Amino acid sequence: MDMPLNTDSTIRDDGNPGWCAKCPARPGSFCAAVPDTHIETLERSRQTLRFNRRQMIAAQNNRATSIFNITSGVVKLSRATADGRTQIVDFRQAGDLVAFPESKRHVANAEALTNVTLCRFSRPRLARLLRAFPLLQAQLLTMSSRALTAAEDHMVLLGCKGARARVATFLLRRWRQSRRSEPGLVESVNLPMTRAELANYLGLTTETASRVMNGFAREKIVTLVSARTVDLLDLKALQVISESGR
Amino acid sequence: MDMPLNTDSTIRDDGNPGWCAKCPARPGSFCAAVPDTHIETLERSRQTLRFNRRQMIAAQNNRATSIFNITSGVVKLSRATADGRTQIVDFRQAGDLVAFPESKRHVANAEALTNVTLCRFSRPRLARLLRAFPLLQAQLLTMSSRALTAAEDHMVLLGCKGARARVATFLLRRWRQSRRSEPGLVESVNLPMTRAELANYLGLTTETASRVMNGFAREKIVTLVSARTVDLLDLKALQVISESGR
DNA sequence: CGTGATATTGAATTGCATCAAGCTAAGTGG
DNA sequence: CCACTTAGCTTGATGCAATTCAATATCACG
Repeated sequence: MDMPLNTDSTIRDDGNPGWCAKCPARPGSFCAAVPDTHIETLERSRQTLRFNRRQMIAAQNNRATSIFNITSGVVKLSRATADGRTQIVDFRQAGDLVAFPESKRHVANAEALTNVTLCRFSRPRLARLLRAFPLLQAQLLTMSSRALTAAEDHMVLLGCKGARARVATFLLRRWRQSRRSEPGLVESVNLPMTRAELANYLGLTTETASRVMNGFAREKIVTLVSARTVDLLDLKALQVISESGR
Repeated sequence: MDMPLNTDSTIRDDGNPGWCAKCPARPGSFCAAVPDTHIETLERSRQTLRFNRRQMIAAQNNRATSIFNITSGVVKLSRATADGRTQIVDFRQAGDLVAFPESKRHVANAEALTNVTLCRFSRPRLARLLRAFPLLQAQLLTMSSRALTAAEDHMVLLGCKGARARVATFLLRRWRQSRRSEPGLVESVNLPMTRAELANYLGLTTETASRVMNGFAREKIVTLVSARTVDLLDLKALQVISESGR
């Protein structure tokens, strides 16, 4: 019943000890709930997967036989609609889970937007981990709740903001996220997705997204360094625009 | 720091034993994870709250000192935006939680759209329950994941459907839900929210929502029995419309 | 029966989509 | 290394769906 994913990942099951201990994604992620003292148990339950840009990681409706914790890169989650269109529902990155372990099948497609490394936990191993470390259960709930809150934020964006506010909000969100991970390069924002993907995520067309971005550039609110890099010149202005309606 | 809720609920702390055992909302809800054999423990942790139509149940940003499990009625969850607008993010009903126990503060306003009864669990009591019945933890995760999936569904609706598709989708969703709870009255759907609320939830204006509904009525797809009741005459047509784009 | 809240309907406006070219940059293979 | 190709991005012109503004109709409730 499952559609095979023709693009296979490199499975590097490196028994490399000490990997988790120095994993930069661990704090604030799923595995943070496993105490350092039992880190070897965590490592034994885990498998490293690498995907190249544009490889599929999981397909909607396929059996979810494992859960994936992102350790680097950006993953696009999208859903197919009944009439063949597609809606991007989230971009996930280091520390995020690709899917939550509750549904037997994937509810979305997951695609690598950059080169991506993940930790894979098979269901049986995950179950054993959850039994061994009950805090993990709570951690999963926390992450799920956070994702729900983020989804609601996005519903607000889609439900009551205009094109300029949507793009401004998006740029600011990305900026805040990148600040956390790389505190240098203050005003520079990286966009691993195409304009079409950005637009789709924001409920706009490519053309509108492009026009808004270039509009911001003309107004000296941002500089379009390249298609994938934007410098934010006027955060205050972006903030104001992001809070406006349609 | 918290805004006081001027509209207080009737707290009927009925020690009424056997309440949970015959609670119609229990199957499929939060408390389903407590085994029947320990139902008295569940009852002792619980408090019944009643709210009248239009009473506030919880306010955004206020401390979330407890969690609420809806046992009857419909609750509207909405968020205030920075510029004073509002976006309704969900309508919840019997068996749903009003908020998940992970955040210290409410991320949305909760308002009763009908008379509502809830079970309140204070944080300490909830914590004790979770310790006593680890399955509850898993149940919470399941419910949170389901809510996330529903939120993503709604993002699809907001991101890539036109007004007619949005309304059709909404009517069908409500119909399916009501079928579950009251399997008589096949084609009748109850809308406890105003047109303005319905429209807001769907990312439309009152006028557009009204026009679409009356359009459906003119096309003999539905009958507007009253402002709060709609008969679905042509489910097939609604299905087709709900799957169309803009 | 009146009064305010909620719904409907109509006309005018507009923000975004759509359609249609060009343009740019990243590959690809000779 | 350079021509060729193609995917991705930008820009312009036009159309339309949904909003906005405005007025009336209907409902719910004291």
